Amino acid sequence: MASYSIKVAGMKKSGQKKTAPEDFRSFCPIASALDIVGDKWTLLVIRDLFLGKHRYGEFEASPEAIPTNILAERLKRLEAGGLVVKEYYQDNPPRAEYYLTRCGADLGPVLLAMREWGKKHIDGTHVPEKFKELPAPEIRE
Amino acid sequence: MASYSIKVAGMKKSGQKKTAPEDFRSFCPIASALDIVGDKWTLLVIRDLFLGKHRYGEFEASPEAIPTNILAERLKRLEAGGLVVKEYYQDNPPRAEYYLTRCGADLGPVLLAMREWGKKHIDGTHVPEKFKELPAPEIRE
DNA sequence: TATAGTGACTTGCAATATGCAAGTTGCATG
DNA sequence: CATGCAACTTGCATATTGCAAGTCACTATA
Repeated sequence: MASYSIKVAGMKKSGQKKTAPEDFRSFCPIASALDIVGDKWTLLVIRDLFLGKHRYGEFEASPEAIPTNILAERLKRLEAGGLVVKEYYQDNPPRAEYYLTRCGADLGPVLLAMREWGKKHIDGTHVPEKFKELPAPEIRE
Repeated sequence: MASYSIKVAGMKKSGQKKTAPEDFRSFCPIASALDIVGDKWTLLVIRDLFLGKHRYGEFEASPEAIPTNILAERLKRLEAGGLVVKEYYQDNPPRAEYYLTRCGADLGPVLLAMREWGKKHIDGTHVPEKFKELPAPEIRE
């Protein structure tokens, strides 16, 4: 307890990288990772990016039916956290595609481990033939 | 969409195993896994069990300071889901220890993958020397 | 005997997050 | 001119999280 640094008032300079344990719950890399991807939806968006989806509408169309306001918020957070980049392919009306960065793509092993666990321990789950091998995602930035 | 089974009124017989996609969001094993461990705290409790913690007070004492009502609720859910078993070592007052089942212990690769990701991408995180190798947990039931 | 402490919770309530539905904007298409 | 569409935003209801305090059955100390 005593060893934890004290939180100072005022905002981080924008673009400054977040650091444990000021911005996260502890020094533990697992706890800190969960502060970023520890919710019901974030890793599903990452999954979709691995599956080659890049547009808002494609994420919305996934069978889990993510609420649209949550999708918008998650995409912003992922971009702010540097796991994803947004690329405009058209200005008016603005249309963008989202791509994994190296940082986001490095979550691949987490997804694979979860997939194995789910397949083994939850009846009724399965992965489509074409995704038996997680495709290597297209990485940007 | 049409292929999803219809939800029938009435409860599952108690003890009946949950099955995708009736009890989960989709057939996807990742999505279903996230329905169980997709939150800020559940995997931290599992982590503590891997680190050899077994009692309520030990989980509470972790640096992330889990709120006590959430800890109680998570332990119940993990037990109900068969990831953890509760063993009483004393009747009055009731005192118990929690242990991973094979099912819970199979989340080891998920924790390891998250740990690697956190170490690589979040500044300031580190794992204590003694936990460089995740200890094989004691498994019950 | 009285007082305090401990472990493992439960309860009440405020703050935050999630989820649903509907609305918005700037085109493209019929 | 009327729809439709993609990519969001907004409003509001419900659910989850988080803090603090309380409970209960002992055990230890004075």
